[in-house]
Amino acid sequence: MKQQEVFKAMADPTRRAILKRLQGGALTAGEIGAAFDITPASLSHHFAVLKQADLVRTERRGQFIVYSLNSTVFEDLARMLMDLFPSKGNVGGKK
Amino acid sequence: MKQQEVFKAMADPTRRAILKRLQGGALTAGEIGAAFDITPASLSHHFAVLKQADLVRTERRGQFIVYSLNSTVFEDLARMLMDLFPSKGNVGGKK
DNA sequence: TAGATAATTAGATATTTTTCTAAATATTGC
DNA sequence: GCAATATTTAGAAAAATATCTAATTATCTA
Repeated sequence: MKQQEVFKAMADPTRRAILKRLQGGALTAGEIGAAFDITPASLSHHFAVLKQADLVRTERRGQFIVYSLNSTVFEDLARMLMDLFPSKGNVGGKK
Repeated sequence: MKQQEVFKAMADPTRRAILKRLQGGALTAGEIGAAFDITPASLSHHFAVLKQADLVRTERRGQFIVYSLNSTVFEDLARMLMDLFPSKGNVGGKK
């Protein structure tokens, strides 16, 4: 996992909202964008950041581009956080 | 949990390294800073961001200020991530 | 093939963040 | 109280990020 990319991607509220919208299933860029008061160009930038972090997957369907969550990266991130704080049986974190 | 503050705090590699150093137990600002090629002032700024996010706690001990992890926020964050991605029994996420 | 629609890329600007130096505050020990 | 040490705060400069408009690419349909 590209740790830096993932954390950077998660740091923006618009991007977190995008991810939230994708919880219900895949959506086109336009469908996602409809919920935000932002230009398609800016939205596209956010998509690029999310893709860079491998948090979303894309697939062209004709004219549209369909975005969907890549759950495995969320799982990795959650696991990483767990490793980051000390707890019973895990004082120094793992290598 | 102040979601935005926490994610923003985690987005910087220096701050993540600071948190990592605190895994082994509480340290003074100076002890932490020794590992980074950065001025005390910049470091202090990072501490402020981490404190803002409630990821660390501080306690003055004489001349020194001792920093320690606030594990509960890590747990909250991990939980939040878990909620963010869909899985069996959790399709829409919770309110 | 031309026009319409969906989305991205390019380039510019505004905002935010990181970092620095210098000055200020808090505490210790003489 | 004064000098030394630890840390923070203030203010400025540099770097990164988010956003916009305009132009481009890809696809569909008539």
